[in-house]
This record gives sequence, C-alpha cells and structure tokens, in this order.
Amino acid sequence: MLKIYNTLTRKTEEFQTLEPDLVKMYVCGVTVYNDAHVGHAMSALVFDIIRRYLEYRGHTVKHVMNYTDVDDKIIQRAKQLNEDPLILSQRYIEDYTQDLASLNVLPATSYPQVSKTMPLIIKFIEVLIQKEAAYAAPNGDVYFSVISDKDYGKLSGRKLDDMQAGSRIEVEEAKDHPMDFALWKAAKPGEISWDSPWGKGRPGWHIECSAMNLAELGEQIDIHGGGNDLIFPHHENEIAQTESYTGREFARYWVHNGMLQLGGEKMSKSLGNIVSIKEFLSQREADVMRMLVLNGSYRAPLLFNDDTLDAAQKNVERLKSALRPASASASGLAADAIAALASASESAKTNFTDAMDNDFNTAGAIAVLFELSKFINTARDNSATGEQLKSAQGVFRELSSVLGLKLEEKKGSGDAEAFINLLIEVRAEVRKQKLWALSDQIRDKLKELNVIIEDSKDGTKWRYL
RNA sequence: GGCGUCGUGGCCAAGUGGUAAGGCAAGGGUCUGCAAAACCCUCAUCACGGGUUCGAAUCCCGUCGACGCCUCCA
Repeated sequence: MLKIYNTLTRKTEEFQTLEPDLVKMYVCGVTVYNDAHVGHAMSALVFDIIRRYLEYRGHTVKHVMNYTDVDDKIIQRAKQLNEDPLILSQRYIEDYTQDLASLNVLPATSYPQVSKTMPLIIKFIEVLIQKEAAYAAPNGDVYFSVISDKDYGKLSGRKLDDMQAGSRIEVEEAKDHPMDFALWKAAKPGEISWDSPWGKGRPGWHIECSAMNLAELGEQIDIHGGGNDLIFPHHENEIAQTESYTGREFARYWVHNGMLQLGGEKMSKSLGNIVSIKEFLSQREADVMRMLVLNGSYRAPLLFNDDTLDAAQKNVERLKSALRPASASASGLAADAIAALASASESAKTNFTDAMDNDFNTAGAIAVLFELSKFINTARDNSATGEQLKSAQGVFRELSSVLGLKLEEKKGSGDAEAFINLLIEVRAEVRKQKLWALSDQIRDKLKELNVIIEDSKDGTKWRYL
C-alpha cells in the first residue's frame, strides 16, 4: 500500500485515487525568463520519479506541468532585451524542454501556458466575483478576498491575524484586507495586456494554475506538487481560488519537495548562487543529478556540492557495474548459486516496492539496487554465464529504470573505438613480452584520454570514464 | 515575532517503540606482473537535559543549533 506525506494534513496517508487506476497530477513548472537551474532540476526529477513509480504500480498518470509565461519578471527581462515577452518565454520553454529531456525526465501529458488560457482565466475570475470571493477595485485590479474563504491558510498553517502581524509588505490602498491578492492586474503603459471586463491587464500570479488545473484535470485532482517554497503564498492561494470556485476539495495530496542547498543555503536567483542545468550537464552526466536526488529524501533539503556530487557519481558507476556482461570464458554457476541469485532478484523487487511505498523512500530503494548489484557481481565473479545473469540483470534494469536511471556506458565516436581496440591489441602483444613499463604507459596515457583499461583473465576490457 | 521542517559514524543518508539499511571516504585482504574493477572483512548507540515505557534514535516536555516560508522563487 502506497503511503504519501500530505502537506495539507501533515501526515503520511494511504494513497487512494479519485478514479480507479488514474492519477491526476499537477506540478508547478517554471516561470520562463532565464536558464533553469539545478534546483528546478531537483523538483522535476522528484516528480518524474513519483510519476514513474505510480506507473510502475499500475496507474495511468495524467501529468500536467505548466509554464508561467506571463509574469512581471518576464516583462522586465523582455524590456531589457528589447524583445517581445511571449517570444522570449517561448524560447525558454523550448530551452527547458530540452533540459528536461537531457535529464531523462519523461514528458508530461500536457504543458499548459498562461498566455493560451486567458479566456478561461477571465471567466474564472468572473465567477469568483459573482460568488463574492473577489472584487474589482477602482484601480483596475481584481483581488481575491481572503476573509471570504473561511479556511484560508489551511495549507501553510497560518492564521490571517498572525500574517497581518508579521507582514512587511506595503499594502495596496485598494485592498479590502492586507492579505488579499491580485487575480488580475491592470496593465501599465506599454505592457503586454489582454482585454477583460476590468480593462486591459494580465492575470495575477496564482490564478493561472487554478484555471489551468481546471482546464486540464477538472475540479478535483489527486496530487498537486511543487517546491516547498510554493506552499505559501502560491499553493495557499490556489486552494483558496479553486475551492471558492468549485465548492469542493481541490487536491487530495499536496506533495512538496525540499530545496537544493548550495553552500548551506537555498539555491535561488535572489542569492545569486545558481548552477544552471546546462552548466551541470556539461560537467556530469544526468544520472549523477538523479542519483543525488535518489540518495536523499525528496522532502528534505538536498546538499549540492563537490563532495555529494562525487559520491553520487561513484554510486552511479557502482550500479553500472551490475550490468556489465559475463566473462566470455564463464564456465557456469552451480545450481544452488543460480537459485540464490533468483531469490535475490525476487526479494529485491519486494524490498524495492516496500521502500517506495513508504512515501517514495528512494534512498531505501537505491540500497536495494546496491544489494542486488552485489549478488550479480558475485555471480559474475563466480563464473556465471550471460544466460545465467540475464534474469537478475533484467530485474536490476527494470527497477533502476523505475527510478529513471539510464546507467549507460559512455560512448565516444565510432572512429576512436577502432584506434583504441588497435592500441589494446598492441598492448596485449607488449604484455606477452612482459614489457610492463610500456604496457603501463599505454594504460596511463589512455586514462588521460578518459579511457579506462581493465585486464582480466579473458582479455582486456575498456570503457570511457 | 509567527508558521514549519530538521539535528543518526569523517561525509551523504535510511530507519519513527524491541538493542542502528545503503553508499562515499579510510584501513586490511582475495584477484592481478602492477593496477583498475569486482568480492570479503573492519569502522556509530542516534544534538543535549528531563519524562513515559519491561524496552526509545523512534512518543512527550524543555534547551541549544541548523534550514525553509511569512516578499519573486522548484
């Protein structure tokens, strides 16, 4: 039985879908005005892993990830670059799509955009006004009225009185209540805008997600996800809007990932301590980032530094070792060893599911893979044939792909391969003649070129580092 | 100030009542011409102080500390 920690109740709850076997999952994507960073990658990876696991457990997942392509920061950036805001955001959407593909994140079912949801957003706001959950102010803005929502604050555990006391925001004169937030913002001169019953303007930050959710998934969804920095105000306001609109419970499970930490602090644009996904991938392979996430727990802060990345990279290498082929001269395993390997595979599956069922305990799931890899490697060391390894390696491959790990050996150019093989042939001859210095020199020089040579009983193998 | 998360070996990190998974690093070993890889062995009593319990890292109270949100943020 899958259990998920629900931010709304602050409890780990049994997962039950609204409709049998179907999971409606909405994950807040990014505001597209700049290169996405590894913190965004963490969030995307967390929900990719969740989605993959739900599918592994037999659910069909409708996975919606939005792009916020109309926003203050986009407008500002577009002004700097003297570019149309929508062209700018479209460029970054394509960019981010590529980043996600590079990270082996499965494509979402759909990717709604604010700019393409405008009629529905306007209609949504009109309904809120009709229901007296929102009001148009004289300045052309429309605000959501927080006092109209009796349980406003339930997600973040705040009370309106507390928030007023701690508020450091300059309160707009036009607001009835200081915590009221904008559903619609009147356009300033020269800004991109859309026509509405309240004049030219554009949506506030939170309403798009409520509208796009409704459009893509309906009034109620199973999982709503995002970074835990979105709990307040973004998700709090989303709940307020949607539940005021529908009169029903919005999302069953609110799932939030922890923040990536760089040098003990959250990575964020305002702190300037950013590593973009592209920068990261120019240094390390995608599996390393994923392993970093898998090794931790998705709700906790994740340390991103050279030490944790080096360890993650080693972990990836280690897992890859399980998939290496049997020795060509393998003579075969004894019957009891074959049985032991088979039973190790079976318990790996069970233990994997047990771990993942416990609020996606990926660290536990990874430990299961390490254990299975040990069994496989021992079997190979004990002369298992390829045929005898096949089934266990199949299980290993299956489970690691549920986590989204590719575990591919690196490839170089086909041309280089022929030369490397040639060098290895020559080196084999040199070794026959016991010219160890020369033989070692070849090995060292190849290593400098990121080609690792490993000698064994039945010949020399090589791989790219 | 308010709300919340958390504090497990050198590092990353599972475990939420019955005497501490896994990985990295380190040390020893098998294999190897030497390496590398793989495999084997060694390596913690869970921030601190109280309490509940036959029994607590795991529940309760307190202290100290870290981090996040309260303002754009995955």
